[in-house]
Amino acid sequence: MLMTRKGANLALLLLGGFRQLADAATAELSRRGYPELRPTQEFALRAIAAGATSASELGRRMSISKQAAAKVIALLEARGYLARLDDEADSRRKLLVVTPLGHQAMQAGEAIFDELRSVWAQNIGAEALDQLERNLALLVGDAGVDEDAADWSGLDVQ
Amino acid sequence: MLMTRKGANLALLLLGGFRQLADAATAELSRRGYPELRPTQEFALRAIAAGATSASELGRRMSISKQAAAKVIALLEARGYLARLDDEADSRRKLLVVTPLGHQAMQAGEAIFDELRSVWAQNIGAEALDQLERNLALLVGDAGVDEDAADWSGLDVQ
DNA sequence: TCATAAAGACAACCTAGTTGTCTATCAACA
DNA sequence: TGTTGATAGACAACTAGGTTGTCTTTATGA
Repeated sequence: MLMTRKGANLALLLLGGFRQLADAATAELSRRGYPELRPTQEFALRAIAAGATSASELGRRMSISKQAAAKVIALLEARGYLARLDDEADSRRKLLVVTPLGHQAMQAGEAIFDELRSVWAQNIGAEALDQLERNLALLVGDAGVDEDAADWSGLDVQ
Repeated sequence: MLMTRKGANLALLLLGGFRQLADAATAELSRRGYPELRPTQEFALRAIAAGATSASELGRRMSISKQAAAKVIALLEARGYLARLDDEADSRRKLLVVTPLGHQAMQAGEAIFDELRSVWAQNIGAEALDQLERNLALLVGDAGVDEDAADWSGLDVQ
């Protein structure tokens, strides 16, 4: 076996990179007073704040089923980051509203990820990191934009 | 909100990249006759073939608990990719052996990931992809090498 | 030989998804 | 004005992939 430069290795590097950032962010969120908030949940919160104000819409924007979205919403509501109000315009819907605590958590999460990114920039150089992001955006972003999410700042996962 | 070049976006790009490769690989593995094999399981198979011949050892190499490793092993065994033999040298251990079907699946998985990687190379250029990998390896690989896994070709996730 | 460490089995639980079924509601159209 | 079809969300059951904790069996080293 040659074991040089394999495709599987690329996949593992990407996963490893995400896990490293996500784990560090989880730990730091916990340290800053948000112990039960994982990055995925924080991303969902961000999507809701950006306009995904119903479970079905959140599911569409995150490319997950509405049932999966409902579970994230239930968690976020239980932890006080989110409120579900009755939508007077459409009584089927529950209107999702980010609480003040939720906004604080989002700010903390944003700051943490920015800090983690700047550590990476120090490690490999700002330009190299910019380039890495640009190339990844070309590879991932283009393939995964679904029309409804186009105004959501490229934060859609798939 | 400025929404330029945020740290969270970097994390999502990495996750998105992995998911894209993993989803494509899962679909292609299914198309080639291995419908119940996910990339994570294939990576575990690869680790076992590379010498992680017990559940505890697999757990150490993949940086997961031995119980989690045992679950992956149970799945792989149930699908016929793996056999668990009695280790005559140590009767506590079950010796993990990749079956012929397992080896076929690994070969298919390797080919698929290599093909996916070459599609990416076509999209952004071979040099750009090499550089992306080198930089990611610097960021991720160095932080995550645990001594026992050092001889395992950098395939460790964490 | 005996204390300790390690391997694995088993159970209970969590997160993050899935599909399927069901009810309530809205919206559009004959 | 109704009826019909799409949508929102609740609920259940399931899967994958993890966790911690407890337990028994077996090695191993002082």
